[in-house]
Amino acid sequence: MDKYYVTTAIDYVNAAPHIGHAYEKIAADIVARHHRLRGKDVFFLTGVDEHGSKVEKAAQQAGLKPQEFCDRMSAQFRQAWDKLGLSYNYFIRTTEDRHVKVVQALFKKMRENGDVYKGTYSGLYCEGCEDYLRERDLDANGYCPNHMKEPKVFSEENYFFRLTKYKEKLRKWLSESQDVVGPESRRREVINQLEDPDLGDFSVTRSRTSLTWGIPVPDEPDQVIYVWIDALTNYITGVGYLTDEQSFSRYWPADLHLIGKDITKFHAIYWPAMLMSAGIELPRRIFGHGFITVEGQKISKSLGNVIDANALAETYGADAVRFFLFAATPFDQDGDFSRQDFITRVNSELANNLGNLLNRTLTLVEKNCGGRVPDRDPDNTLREEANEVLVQVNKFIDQLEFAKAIEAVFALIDQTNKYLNDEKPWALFKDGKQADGETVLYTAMEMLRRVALYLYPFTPSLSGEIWHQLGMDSKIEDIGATFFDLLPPGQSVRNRGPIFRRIEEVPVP
RNA sequence: CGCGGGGUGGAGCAGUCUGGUAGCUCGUUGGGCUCAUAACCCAAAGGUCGACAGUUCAAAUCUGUCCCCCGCAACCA
Repeated sequence: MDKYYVTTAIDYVNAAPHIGHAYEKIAADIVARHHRLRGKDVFFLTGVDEHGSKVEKAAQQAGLKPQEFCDRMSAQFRQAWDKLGLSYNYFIRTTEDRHVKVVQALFKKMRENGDVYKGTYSGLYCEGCEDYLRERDLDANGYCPNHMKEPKVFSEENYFFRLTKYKEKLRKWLSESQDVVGPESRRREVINQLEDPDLGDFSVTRSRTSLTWGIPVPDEPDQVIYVWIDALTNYITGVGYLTDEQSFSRYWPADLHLIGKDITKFHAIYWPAMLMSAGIELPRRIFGHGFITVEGQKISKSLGNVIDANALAETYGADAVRFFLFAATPFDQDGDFSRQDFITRVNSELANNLGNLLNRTLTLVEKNCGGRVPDRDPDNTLREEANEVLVQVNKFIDQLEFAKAIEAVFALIDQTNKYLNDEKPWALFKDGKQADGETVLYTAMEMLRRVALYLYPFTPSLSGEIWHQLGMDSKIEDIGATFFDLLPPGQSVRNRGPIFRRIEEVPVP
């Protein structure tokens, strides 16, 4: 069985999960479910990044110890992901024991290979922030804008990673295949960044005085490993590097690192360089997706438009959110979540086009076929159309063009609605043309079976409900080899009313 | 000359790489159907594809110039 390993970025736990975090996790879930349905052995990893001074500060403000704070925040992320129906195989936390050990081991390995060396890091240190500031962080007077104090030039001894040694290899890797970094515009951007002579060796540790909440450098307790090194390593910890070699060799390399466009550089330059140094195979694909704006504006606390992920799932339901987010906008660009558009779209497509199609079909079956799936052959034109749509859907999901995949499925739904209008099975039955009427209904139901399958990665519960109402006893996700079998005749349908209720009035979460 | 994204009928978006009837969802108007969730189907109106110039038999699509909008400091994917 083919394997497929997909990861998400791990979220920083200094604030609660919001719609933007959810966007990426859902995308990964769509990919994971899609490949599982196609019979692959999928490993879907997500989780949280818990180290770093910001978490430490947030914990302090909350009056908690860092670990307690992390426990609390991590639970919130997990809860939200569960509510959104994410089928992750493992939820990694960077404070877990085995991860700490892997990070230290990896660090050691890179150091033994001569790629980590001691140097002096100097920068502008603000005592108020207890952190280094970049020049562009300062105000016009050269002061820290938060503390109105002049930062001190401060230097400390720490470790550097010999990125320069790998630049040429990286350039080659990035240039040889278009698949390694997507979308294409990002790949070119990264190749450009690599050309920049300012991109040199980078610091991979901090002194304990400036960062305490982190993983200590092996044999050197006054040095702490920089959070990015710590965070990136999660991708190999998650599938058992050094702890479960069988699992690791099965799933690594990752088939897809799904990340936000802002952290492409870390994933397409630093991470592969680290892996090269450690002698570990490189990931097959990295994809930097666009961001979600809310009502046309950037998500920001100061604007007060942050939509909490838990509230989102509770208010609107997982299927509607999952559907809208990926139907509305192309994945490689920024997309917008507007409440009005959301409501209009899910009502129109999920409730009207799809939900009503199922409902009208099943009602006709109940009235005219004794509530059982008739034993007829489906209309060939639609059947072939459905096969063609499947080819499209598979292709589009593989290319991470989710909106196009959804569009293709809804074209099939529209055709089926039209088919019913044209064939008028209700009239056929009235005229005593029982067999013809049954053929039409059987065809419609087979189309619905297909639609449920095609939409399953996007709307798993909804698809499951359609599956159930069509009279299937199996679980939709267990479809396996019977994917292309037709809907079994003779089974009783279960018309339980609307599968998707129109959203009328909803409070803003 | 900092970097990137974008400007397509009333709204939100595809299409631009690989030039050749401008497509989707919603909205509007008229009609149909009556199995269905005030749903479904059909038809129509509505766009000089940001501006100008160029290449071409042909440009939303390629080239150049210009204008406008949004990210790139913080919270933050």
